[in-house]
Amino acid sequence: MTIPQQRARATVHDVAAAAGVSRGTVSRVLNGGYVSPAARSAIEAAIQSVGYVPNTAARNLVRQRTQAVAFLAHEPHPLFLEDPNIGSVMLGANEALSLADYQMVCLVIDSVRDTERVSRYLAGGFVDGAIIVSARSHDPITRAVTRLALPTTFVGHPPDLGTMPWVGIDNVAAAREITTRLLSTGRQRVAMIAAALDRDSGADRLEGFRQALGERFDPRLVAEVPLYEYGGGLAGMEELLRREPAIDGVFAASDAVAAGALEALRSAGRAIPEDVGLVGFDDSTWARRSRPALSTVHQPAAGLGRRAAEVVLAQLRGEEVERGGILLDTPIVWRESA
Amino acid sequence: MTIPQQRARATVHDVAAAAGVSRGTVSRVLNGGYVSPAARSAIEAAIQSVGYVPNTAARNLVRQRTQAVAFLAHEPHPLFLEDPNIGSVMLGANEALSLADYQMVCLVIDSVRDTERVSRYLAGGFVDGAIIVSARSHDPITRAVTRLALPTTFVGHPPDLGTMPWVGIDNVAAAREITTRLLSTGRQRVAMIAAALDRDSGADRLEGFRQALGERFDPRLVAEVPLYEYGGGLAGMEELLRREPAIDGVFAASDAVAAGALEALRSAGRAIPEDVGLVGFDDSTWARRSRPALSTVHQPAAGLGRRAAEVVLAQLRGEEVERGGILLDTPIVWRESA
DNA sequence: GAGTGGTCTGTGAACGTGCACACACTCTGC
DNA sequence: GCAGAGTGTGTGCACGTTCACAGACCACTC
Repeated sequence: MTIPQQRARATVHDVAAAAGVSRGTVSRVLNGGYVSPAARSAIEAAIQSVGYVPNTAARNLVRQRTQAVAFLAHEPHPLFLEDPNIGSVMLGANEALSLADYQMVCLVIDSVRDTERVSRYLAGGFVDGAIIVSARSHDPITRAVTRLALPTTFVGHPPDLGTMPWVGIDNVAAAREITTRLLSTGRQRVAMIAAALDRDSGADRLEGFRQALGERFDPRLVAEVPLYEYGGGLAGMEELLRREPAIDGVFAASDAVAAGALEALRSAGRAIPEDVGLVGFDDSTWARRSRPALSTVHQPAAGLGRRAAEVVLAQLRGEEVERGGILLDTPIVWRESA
Repeated sequence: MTIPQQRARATVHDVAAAAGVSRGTVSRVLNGGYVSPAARSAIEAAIQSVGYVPNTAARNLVRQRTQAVAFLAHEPHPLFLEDPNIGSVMLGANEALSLADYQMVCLVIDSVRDTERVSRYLAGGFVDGAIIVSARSHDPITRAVTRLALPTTFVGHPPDLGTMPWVGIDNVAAAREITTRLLSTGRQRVAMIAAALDRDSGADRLEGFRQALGERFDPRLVAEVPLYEYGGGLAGMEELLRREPAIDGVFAASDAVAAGALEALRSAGRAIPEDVGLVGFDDSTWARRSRPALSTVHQPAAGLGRRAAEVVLAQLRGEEVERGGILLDTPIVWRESA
């Protein structure tokens, strides 16, 4: 006998038979409606004794909704492993959905095969809505949800989002603000390690830095690295120190980059924050873990997830939602590194 | 008009009408069976033109399976944010499930409310099986899957698992092996920073250390810290140096702990690996990121996920699976820190 | 005592599929 | 010409729910 013994699950019919009532009455106990105390207690006892659990597939079929929302993480390889934010976004979304009694189901897309299967999954009526993080431009999934008219909210905003609602932060303003704060500590030669300039977040942070410096902006004091990475920070800082040894302030495009820069500065014999003030971006574990702890911009990751979930829930309630973006606050967290 | 216009989805009836055939023939095109080339192409054209996507709820109802497997992450707060392994486990599982054309749906449990809802979700027939990571003892979810007879595999093994299949690593052997390797570099006073002794992984790693030292084991050279954390490594190492300044080798219970220890050793003016050899456990990003890079035990996180998925798939195929645990190899990765 | 309104219950019809079965047609070989 | 095999197609039922409807019963009130 190789096939595991799977006893047939109890249905609403079994409960009705055991309680001596009809299906309709059982359904009313489950979903509300007039039902006598006697019948109710008989049915509740019957549910217990036969071990009844409603079959959600059948319920979904007739109700045309599933009480579940997808959380889509694209290309998670670098993200899950390196980006400490995505977990927080996910937990924030889960919290808001949970409160509304929705089940969050997280789907990861890691290959072309996944893209197709996830499209089918979304189209198949498994979920009532979706939250999508880290979508790329011309993402087939974006097309799929558009075609399906599936209530969706994005976290971050790829350029071809159209009128889809999204939640994000104002990278320009946040970068401008922390740079200004760094300047206010009296630094004279302030540099930036810019990263991921091909993404809007990367480009925007550089723009904010430029705005804060105004007239004093010097392109020689900007090092560019491809990714938000420790290694990039290390290399970028070494490059900057070669170009201008008198640097006394650095804005790194992320905390990971800042951690790399810190290592380079330390190797070069610079004291932080005495010789050089250093600030990051994200308020991730990198920032708290560093010695000295990093001054940084708090990225409200959990809030982004929570807010995205709320926008999806609003759509599900049939409410009109603001098309376009919602920007969340990014408070500055001042610690020891500047 | 507040309710978004959701055009009715096309059903198999619409396709049949458009193609001038019956439902049955459409179903055969979708699921295999005899169908003439003429009918087939007419139906395929009709599917395109009406934009038909099968309703999975209805399909699941009649097929009694969903082609989806749950990935359950319990208490993700510390895990998702701190543990770099869980993401890899998840990606490994996704890879194996994807290959078998199963959809992985990840569910996070973050509160009592979540526990109940997830139990309902699992019971509701949304998934055919489950992979559970980081389950605790007396976990209500463990009870739920047992009662449901849902094909399940655990990653790691809480003590009350019963006959449930699980996948894990041999912490005792791995710890013994890396300690032996460390001793073979000629170290005389080898200490351990043990962590999470309330979990079997933590206790097992200490036991492996003890076995490797044999007669030379000295309880004074074991510092105990509560969690696999950077902070714990820092404090534990400081404590050990106070007890025995002549330490020349350290086995830290995880890479994060080792990173903390590294910081403490550096502050105390010890050169790594010249004065003190240091080894960790996990082969996480911590290990590669550290300066010097850590020698450590490779935890086959993706392999654990993959293997767990395979065991679930085997159960789904009705195969008899080995009750009890499957242990994966944990090769030693020798880098610069010892 | 008939009408009225509220409370409670059972029944039938969906929801959109897949599958078993029955049937129709064509071809082969005798 | 006819049985039998092989190929292609349509129909009815089942899956387990929810929901609308109809109806039964029980006070009340006029």
